[in-house]
Amino acid sequence: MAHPPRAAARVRAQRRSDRSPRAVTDAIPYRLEGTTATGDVVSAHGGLSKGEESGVAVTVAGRVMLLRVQGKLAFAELRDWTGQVQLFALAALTERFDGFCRLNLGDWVSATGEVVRTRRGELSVKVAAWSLLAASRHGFGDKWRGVHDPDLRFRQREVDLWANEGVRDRFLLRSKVVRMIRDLLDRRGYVEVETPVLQQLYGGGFAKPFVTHFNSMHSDFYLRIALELYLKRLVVGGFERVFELGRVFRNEGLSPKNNPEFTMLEAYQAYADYFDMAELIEYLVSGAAEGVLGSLQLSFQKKALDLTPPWRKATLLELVEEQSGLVLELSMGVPELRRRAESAGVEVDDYWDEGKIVTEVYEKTTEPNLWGPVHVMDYPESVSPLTRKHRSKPGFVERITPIVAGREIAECYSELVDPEDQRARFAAQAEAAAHGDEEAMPLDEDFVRALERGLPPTGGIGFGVDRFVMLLTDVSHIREVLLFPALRPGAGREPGAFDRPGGEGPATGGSERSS
RNA sequence: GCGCCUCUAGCUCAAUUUGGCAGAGCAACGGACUCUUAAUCCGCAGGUUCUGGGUUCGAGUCCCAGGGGGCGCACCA
Repeated sequence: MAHPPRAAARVRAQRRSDRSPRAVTDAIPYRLEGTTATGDVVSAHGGLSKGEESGVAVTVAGRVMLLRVQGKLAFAELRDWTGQVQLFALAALTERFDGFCRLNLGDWVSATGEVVRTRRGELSVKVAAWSLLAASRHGFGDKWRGVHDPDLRFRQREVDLWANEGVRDRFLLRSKVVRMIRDLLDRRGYVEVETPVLQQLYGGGFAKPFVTHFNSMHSDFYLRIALELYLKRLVVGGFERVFELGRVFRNEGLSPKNNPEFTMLEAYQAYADYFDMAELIEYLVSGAAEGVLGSLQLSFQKKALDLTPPWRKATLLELVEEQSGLVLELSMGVPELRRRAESAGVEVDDYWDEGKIVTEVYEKTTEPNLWGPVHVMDYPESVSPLTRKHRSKPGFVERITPIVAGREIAECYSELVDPEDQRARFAAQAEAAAHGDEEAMPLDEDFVRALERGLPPTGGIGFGVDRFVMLLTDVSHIREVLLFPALRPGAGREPGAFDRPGGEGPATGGSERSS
């Protein structure tokens, strides 16, 4: 045997066999009814004074996170997803009292009894009857410090959710945010749809795709990198307000802000332009923040943030000048723009055009200094192949990037509706690809044909849900808002700390913050 | 992909600047205890110091290679 069982594990396994695992399993109920959430127990009986008995019996269920046995009394902390309440067991009252005292930390139990407040003031369920619902054979980390090993926290998130305070609440909040976004869009008459994840051609954004193989078609397929093209085809099909909230996949590295699969919201509205869509972002961001946090005044990473609409609007070139002092105009031409860019320390590749240079200067010198909220307006055409030309500024397109807390949390567009123009943009992308741009967008003939049938004036948004949740929960790493973030392969397949044959751990609940 | 850091008991961490018997708290296990709150007290156990080589009388510690993890850069929402 590669890993001899630890003595503690042996002892524990022996103890379990003494309890006759089969008998225990047979005794576990198939369902519970009439349980009361611990949070409801607290809110209904929080007014009891020390030593007072409510006269009300409840059944609660959850995981035993702490156990304090004191002779003929025992106290356990029972946690469920609404909170926790103390179980108060007495040898004189509680059935199978010895068994109760031998519960392992981490075991699931249900307990029935009167709600009381103990003499020392702890709201408790005075246990008359109880059942084991599930035995925990592995631990939940140090009861005070929880679990800090990142490998354990993210690969075995079920441990993290119990062991580290705040983790579960963050994901409950994420769920509320997503529900709130759907609700806000519904109130404005948007219809939710689902479009293909597996695609023969990818498009709608700049990114390297994941490739997979469709066996019966003898053909490689791509995982979508954006939702855009299908949604716009639906506008052509008469869906005047449409959105999709779904996962997209980009073949990029991991970082505190990037996960290769992430949740994106895209919404398209007929007869709207990019100003309307910027307002939609303000509506969603402020509405969701108000809805889940109850306030528009946030603090993110110790810096204040006021989400109250309307937000400041400024053009990209105005912001570049404001932040770097560089005055740039597309009409200056490549040589002059290159000279000015390099004077600011921005390296310029040979094949870049005016738009790419200006955008690069913005990203290097200006964007890192923006905090926001601010709508960055009017990007050069060459970097936005699906966006409609600016109504009055040659060389620009109608695109707004809202920056909130220094992050791009969305994109807003007046969508390109002209099929001829769209073909020309795709041609330019093909040229970029020929120059080695791995993220250039391939021509999508189906999409262009749809435009030829007529796309009305349309506004669109793309919105990064994960980054928005990071903002609302004040975390700096995207892993903290993804239940199962992408990790390097390998270790998860090996026996982990809690997975060794016969491996054993304590069961407990820590309370130290994890982030 | 490149650079830097890191890996010790189930968990969280120690282990004399400069190599000398691998430790603590919690958990676990046995016991005491009728109002505990990270309960307390007594006792007992628990180790392939990530792996493989090397230097040395002697390596958790130094060197080499590999593996896991973290951070930074690059790429991006």
